[in-house]
Amino acid sequence: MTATDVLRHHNIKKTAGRIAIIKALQEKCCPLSENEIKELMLESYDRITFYRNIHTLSSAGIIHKIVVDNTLIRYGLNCCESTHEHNVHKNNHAHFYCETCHSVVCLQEIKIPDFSLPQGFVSADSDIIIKGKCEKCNH
Amino acid sequence: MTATDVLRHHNIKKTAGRIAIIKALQEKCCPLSENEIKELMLESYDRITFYRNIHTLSSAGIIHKIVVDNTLIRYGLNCCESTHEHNVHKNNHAHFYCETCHSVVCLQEIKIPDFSLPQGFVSADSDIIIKGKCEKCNH
DNA sequence: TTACCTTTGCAACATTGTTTCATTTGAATA
DNA sequence: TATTCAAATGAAACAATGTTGCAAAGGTAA
Repeated sequence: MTATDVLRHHNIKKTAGRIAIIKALQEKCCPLSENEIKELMLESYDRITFYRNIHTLSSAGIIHKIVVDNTLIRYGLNCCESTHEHNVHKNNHAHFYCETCHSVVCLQEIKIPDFSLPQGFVSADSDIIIKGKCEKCNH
Repeated sequence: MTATDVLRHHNIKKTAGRIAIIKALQEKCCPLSENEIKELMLESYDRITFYRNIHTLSSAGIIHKIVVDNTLIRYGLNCCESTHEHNVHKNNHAHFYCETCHSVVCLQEIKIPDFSLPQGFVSADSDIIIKGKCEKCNH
């Protein structure tokens, strides 16, 4: 699916900045940081617009934000397990952060379970971050 | 265990700033933000020293940092399941963030499992953040 | 009490994120 | 295709968060 199609399917206006972000994430196939996206966006990068578009794309369910640490954020394309128009992707898998090469990988096969919470608590969303060494760095 | 004892047991110098942080966290019994700790520390608060002491206490295993979101950090006292001198507390439980009252609760009963990672991956540490409504806010 | 190493607090800086507002642009309509 | 209007952009300015270097102060062991 092209970047244009992605936006159209979600009823979001097609603008240069949004196309550039989606293309950047499609080009690499793993979650990227703001700086990594910025470098792929070249001239069309503007910080303020970037943040606003990240919010827009994120709340539309096109991308998801991965907070490894407060100074270490990545954005990942939602891999469209569902290509349905109104099916907002729920971030349902764990993420792996390699402390050596600093890459982030979506672990699609590790689903976020329904935790059994104490009486009275209700869960809306969960995040699992696993940190360690990835296959490439684990010599 | 008094704040002084905690530091002595970990072989960390007893200073006003460190005592104040530990006392603040002991006073309330849930994880607090920098601002919440700051208010309990009163005159002994200094931003730079605070960050340095948070690092020191954190790497000693006296406290743990909970990153709910990149702009939403909490620090929790490690509840000394182990009071052994050199037994560095490993952050082994999930955390709950209430999106209504913004409190964070340690879910001691939800242990972080050993996830079965793809071939070649090795895990060193994991974080689980569950977001939703806590008992008090869930009318 | 001395002595030494650690910690502190200040200044200055770097990064990250938000708000306001005038201008531009996308896309639906005529 | 031209018109129209709400939505998006980009600049300035600000706010919050986090770090580094360095001289002064403080903790602890002898």
